[in-house]
Amino acid sequence: MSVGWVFSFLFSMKKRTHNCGELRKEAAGSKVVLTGWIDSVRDHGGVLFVDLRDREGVTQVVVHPGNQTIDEAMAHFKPESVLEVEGEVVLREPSTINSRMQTGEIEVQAGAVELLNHSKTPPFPMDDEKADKVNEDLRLRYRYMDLRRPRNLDVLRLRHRTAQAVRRYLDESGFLEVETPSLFKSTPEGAREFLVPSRLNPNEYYALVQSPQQYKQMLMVAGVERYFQIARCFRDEDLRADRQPEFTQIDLEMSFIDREDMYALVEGLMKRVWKDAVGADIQTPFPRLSYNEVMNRFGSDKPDTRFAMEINDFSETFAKSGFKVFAGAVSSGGVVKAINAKGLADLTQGELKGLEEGAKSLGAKGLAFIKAEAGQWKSPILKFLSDEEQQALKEQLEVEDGDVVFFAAGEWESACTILGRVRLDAAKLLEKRGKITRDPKDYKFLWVIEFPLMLFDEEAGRFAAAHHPFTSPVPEDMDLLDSDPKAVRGQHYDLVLNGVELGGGSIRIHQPDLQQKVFEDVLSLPKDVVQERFGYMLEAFSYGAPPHGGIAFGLDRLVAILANRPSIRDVIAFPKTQKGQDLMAGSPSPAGDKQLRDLFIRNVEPVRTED
RNA sequence: GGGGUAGUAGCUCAGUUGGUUAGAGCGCCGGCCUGUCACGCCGGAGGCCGCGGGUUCGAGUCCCGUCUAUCCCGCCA
Repeated sequence: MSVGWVFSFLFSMKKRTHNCGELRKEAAGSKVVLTGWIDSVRDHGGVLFVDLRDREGVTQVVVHPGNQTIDEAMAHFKPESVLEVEGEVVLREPSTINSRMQTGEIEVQAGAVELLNHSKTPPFPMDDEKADKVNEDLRLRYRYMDLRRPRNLDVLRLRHRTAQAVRRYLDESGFLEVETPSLFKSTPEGAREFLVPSRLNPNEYYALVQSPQQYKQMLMVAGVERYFQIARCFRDEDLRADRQPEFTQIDLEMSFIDREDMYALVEGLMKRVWKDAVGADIQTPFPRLSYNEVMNRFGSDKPDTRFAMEINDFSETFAKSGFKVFAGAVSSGGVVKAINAKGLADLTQGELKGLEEGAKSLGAKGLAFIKAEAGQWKSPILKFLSDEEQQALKEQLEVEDGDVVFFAAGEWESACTILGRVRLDAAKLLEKRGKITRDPKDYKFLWVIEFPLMLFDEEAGRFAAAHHPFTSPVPEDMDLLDSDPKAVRGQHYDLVLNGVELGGGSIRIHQPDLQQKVFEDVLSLPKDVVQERFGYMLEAFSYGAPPHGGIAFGLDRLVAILANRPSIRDVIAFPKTQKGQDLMAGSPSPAGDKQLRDLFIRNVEPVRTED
């Protein structure tokens, strides 16, 4: 490719007059210049059609025979090459109108064409139906090609609209957008971090922020009053469909507010986002359910409430049962719970096994069930159940022919969680049979509130913060901090949508003595560790910290739901694989000796030792 | 770290109980075609069956290991 060629190309490029999605019959007769990618070529030997595609749409370009230069040039044009077309908009013959195309009433008769750049044959088909099935690793390696498909460009557009809606709404609500550092201090509590060596400070390290939590609280102390940020966060944990090593949060914090203010603000934010991004009207206010209630009814702290199938409690019923497994669970302080999968009695052996596996993965020893079929109950445990017990089940769970009842017995949280899993797995099976539906556009928001402030960490043998150590206890429970920490509820709230945790936050502790007490007395962190890690916060709080609270949302999850995509990889421009690699750019990759020397780092044999 | 699924042509897949020369559709290359829009028709090229071992007279097929992707558990707000 000579320099001369490049220059002639630069000088010959014309200004585009329209995009490929906007021409309508009213434009007939006008001269236009279109630029874009060749979507397809249909060569009839004489007349030749090119579908030209850009960000906004597709327009058919027609080349009639006789124009020798164009004829010869076009013969070598391939899909995905970049083309400039100068021509006249003409109405199509009525019989050739394509009603599936927005621009289908017209076409552009080419007067001159210019190949702006040639494309190799794409590594996979660009047609949506086929491309969606192509191995994801190949599509990630050629991410720029995959994104070029209108279906994927639309997701980027949706994400943009979402971010803009957030910015507009929060701006109107008096928030300041403030950027905070990505290079932060290592805080080994919580998620594993990415460490960044400091060249200027040998053998010292930054950590990439897991979230701007501490910075945003400092902004409150600084008097910003209302802060938000669309912030990149980093966590070096194992990946999932809804987890990437770097992800984006809509992060916000407010001073002089209580929980009610937060609920109202966030409900308004969601209303605006849904309206602006997908044109949907959602109902507010959102229902509020306590942690205890969602666990009891749905067996999850992020319940999908688009379908009922609720869990019932039968601890009373089975307290003195002849079935020792159930009676024993109750007598040792646990519970017996059951759920009716309506209409699932026709489940196969394999499906039953699958449900049991799911239950076992959460610690169940097995999965007791009763099938109601042809007026009869069938179950391996039926012989242990008295008539009264069976009657109680039948009435409370409204058991009819064709239903299956599943049981879990044991410690409260564990029994709930197990049936929560069974509930979701059974829902999948029922949905396959068309007996229930989970419409992705049926947006069931809810708040989960009154979480326990602490959970006992069996491994560490001490209490750990359920959310994070900055969450303020609810005022009524303040006295319990010393006597019964487990019973203390936090001023924490999670926003849940269709079984997905969209975000969570809390009213924070702003009193230095209370914060210190939580660190040292409740969470049992050594004094020197508290000082080293959080000393600056305690000090900051002692200079007049305002009461404050905040929340953060996973933007990736939010957009994935709006776009109805199964993985957040689909809504991130350049996502990483499950091993955290960028297959397009090829990161991570080894560093050179000089780089390592500058950073005071030495490579070691990659042998993992168990700790 | 553990469990599941997948890996055969550029792409998506088929490939029988282990048995001739591993197939199809799309794409690609060449030719024909003046109204297509998934254009059509004719012809052609294209294979380390993920990789490494093993069993066998013989392996795409069976066994072991390994790599990659993905889903889940652990982990993670």
